Order: sequence, then C-alpha cells, then structure tokens
Amino acid sequence: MISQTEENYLKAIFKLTGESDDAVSTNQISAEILTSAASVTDMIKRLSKKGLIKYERYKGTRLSDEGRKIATSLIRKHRLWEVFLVEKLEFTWDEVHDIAEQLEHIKSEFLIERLDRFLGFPKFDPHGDPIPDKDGNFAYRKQVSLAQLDVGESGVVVGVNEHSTAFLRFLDSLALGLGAEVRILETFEYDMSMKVLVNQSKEQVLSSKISQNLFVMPGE
Amino acid sequence: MISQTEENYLKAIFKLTGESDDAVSTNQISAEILTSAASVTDMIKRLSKKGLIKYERYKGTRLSDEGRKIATSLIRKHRLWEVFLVEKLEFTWDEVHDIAEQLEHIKSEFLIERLDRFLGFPKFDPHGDPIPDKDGNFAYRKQVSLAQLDVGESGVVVGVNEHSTAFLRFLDSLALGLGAEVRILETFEYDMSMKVLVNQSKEQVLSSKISQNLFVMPGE
DNA sequence: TTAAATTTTTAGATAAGTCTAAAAATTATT
DNA sequence: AATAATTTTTAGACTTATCTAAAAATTTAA
Repeated sequence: MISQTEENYLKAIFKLTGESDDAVSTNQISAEILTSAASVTDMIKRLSKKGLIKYERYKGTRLSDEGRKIATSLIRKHRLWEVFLVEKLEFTWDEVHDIAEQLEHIKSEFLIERLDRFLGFPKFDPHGDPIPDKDGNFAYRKQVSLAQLDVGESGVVVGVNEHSTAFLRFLDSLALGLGAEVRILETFEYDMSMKVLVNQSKEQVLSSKISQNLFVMPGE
Repeated sequence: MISQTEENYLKAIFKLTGESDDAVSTNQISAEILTSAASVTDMIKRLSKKGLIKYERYKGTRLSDEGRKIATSLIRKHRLWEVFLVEKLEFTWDEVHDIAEQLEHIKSEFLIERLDRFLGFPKFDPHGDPIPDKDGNFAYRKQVSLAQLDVGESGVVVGVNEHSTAFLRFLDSLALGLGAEVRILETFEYDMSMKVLVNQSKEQVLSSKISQNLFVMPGE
C-alpha cells in the first residue's frame, strides 16, 4: 500500500520532469513539496526500495514505469474531480484545486472509471489541462502561448500556464476564460505588452506576464 | 486541525452511544475500531486534551458538544457521498461503504453543501439511514423491525440494521430492497421465521435474523 | 588545481499512531 | 471481605514523516 505522502512525492517528480525522463535533483523536489532536503532524501530511499523511482546518490531521481503509472493516475483523478466540481457542483475554476488535491487520493479504480463515464469522458479539465486516459496517455493539442502570436493573428484560449487564484480571477474579469477568442491588434516592444480584441468586442491591453501564461489554439 | 484517525475515533464513540449521552468503555471502542485497548487509552487522552470528549480514568468516555458536532458531520458526509455513488455513479448499495469511508474525510464545508444541493437535499441514504442536516439533526421516521409485525399486517421496507455486503445482496435476491412491500402471511413459533408476501406477488419464508434486521414502515 | 560555494546525505530529535507485556484499578464471585 | 477475573492504564518499543545541524560529496570559480 502506498501512502498519500508517497503519492505526493511521485506527483511532484512527474510534475518536474513532465513527459521526459530527466533526473530531478533533491533540491528541486524539496522546493516543489515545500519540505527540507533531508526529508526528501529519506523519502527517496523509501520510494527507491519500493521500486517506484530510480535513484543514485548525488545524481538525481527519475520515475520507474510503475512510479510513472501511479503519478499519471493521480493526475487523471485530480483533473476528473476538477471537472466534476466545476461541471456538476458549480464551483469556479479558481476554487477547485485544494479540494481535488484531497480527492485525488481516494483509492478505487472502479470509482474513477465510473466518474469518468458520468462526466462524459472529458479530455481536458477546467483549466484546459489534458486528462490522461487509463493508460496514462495525454491528449495532444496544437497550442502556443498568446505571446507567440503576431499582429493580425488570432486564437482561442484553451489553457493557462499558471493556476493561481489571483491569475484565474483576473482572467475572468477580462472575459479571458477558456473559449475566449483573442485577436492581436498591436504589440509594444517596450514592455512586450500587447493590445488585443477579446471576443470581437472589447479591446484590452495585456502585460507580457499574462500573454505568456495564456495558451491559445491559433486560428486564421 | 483534526486528523483522520481522530475523526474515526469520534465516529466510533458516536456510533456506540447513538443519540444518548452514555459513557463508552475503552474496550468497546477498541472492539469497534479494531485496535488495542492501549492505543485507545492514548487516543482518548489526546481527544480529551483537545476538548472533543469528556473522560475519566476507568469511568469511560462521552463526546463533548464539539466532538458530537464533528461526529455527526462525518456521518452526514458519509451518507451524502453514498447517495452520490448510488444515484449518480450507479453503484449498488452493497458497494459504497468503503469508498464513502474515505470520502467522508475530505475537508470542505462548501463542498458538502454543494453536494447536498446537487443531490436534491436527500434525507436518507441508500440503506435508509437518515442524513443529519447541517446542525446535526436526524430526520425521524416511524419504523419497526419486520419481526415486530403480526400476521395480516404489512409494511414498506425503509432500512436495514445490518450493512454487510452479504446481507444486502441477499435482500436484493429476495427483491427486498428499499420500497418493497411486505405482508405477513404466517409466523412459525418454532424458529421465529415468517412467511411473507413480497410486492403482492411472491411468497417467501424469512428467518428471524432477516426479519430482525429489516426495518419497515407499518402500513394498514 | 586548489579553494569556495553549493548540494546532498547523515545523525539525531520529535510527533502521531500503533503494538505487546506488565502493572494498576475496578468489578464480580465465593 | 478476600480472592479471582476483568478492564484499563502505563511502560517501552516500532514506523512514518518530519525537522535542524553538521558532515560529506560534488560543482564552480579563481
């Protein structure tokens, strides 16, 4: 049996390496989990003994196949629960993270398959992040950050690169939620901000921080 | 912050005393939690220090107002999640206990109020057990065990006094789920079994163990 | 290529929750 | 009322997960 804490370490390692197979350092993990490096060393030994990670002293850590499977399963659960909270319980996209963080640890394969069906097998969560299938495969989508578009081009918002409540609420206030259509009117070299037309109706100036953290599917 | 283990002890104490304010013994708790008496003594000290129970050495334990509030809140969560699993995810009544046992520990008042609304404010769970409201009040319902009915009387199944998978599946096979109508045709003094008519169609002989563990609302 | 800076690991403590075995207190029995 | 049986608590140990401080290994820089 794997503990919630162990699960959180596996998820952190996956988050740091993504789909690649790079090794992550002890310090990277400790920064991600907000814990001491000494605690990470301890946990790494335990996970290594269980065969969930491959690790060499001073060299770093990478997930084993088994560890990767658990990590993607956690992400799958987390994102499916987020869909549930938003679609069924009417939470907003900035309210769901902490609750999903708890729900992802509920142990029942059967439960998650039924939840998936109940939700209509969604492929993306309320933030536009892909929901891995049972085998851990993530849906691919052609996307770029809004900052990469040139004047005259447009795109549809499909995701965010930052999940803070503050950022998500700010996007709401700009009508820049998922599905919003954005056309680049003008870019300002000075601070890399850009003037855009949102949903063919409202002009808005966006800082580079915003445009870099917004993913769009380029159109036209 | 209260731990899951602490929550489980409070729930066990509540289960043992019910709505009364009797003291429960250390051994009773250890039997309920399936743990050693020594562990119970340790935990009792901790809960007492937190003001969640009132306890005197060798005299027994009872819940404080605060402890009772937490216990009923856990039961509320457990039963609401059971309704969700059965009504929305199409689980059967014998499959939901273990999953609800995990879900009841998810911490979010907001979540449970929204779940309650999503489910249409149910008053009873899939086993017929009452769901306490936010203030911890249980709905009252006039009910007796089937064994208490006399020949000629009838009732509608509204609850069970045993929640084992075996018992619930057995009831299913007899078409004796919640809502079933039962009329007593004959009782046998010898072993306290009774012959009944289920849903005005099928005759069945029920052992006293069954009739004692089935709650009905008497009709006629 | 040696010294300085950084990263990682070890050593030793602490807290929660569990256990067994033994001691203490209470209750039951003769 | 004294003894026996039962219940409860204490004592001491173990595991998981955490910490700080110090030691060891590695990397960077002069």
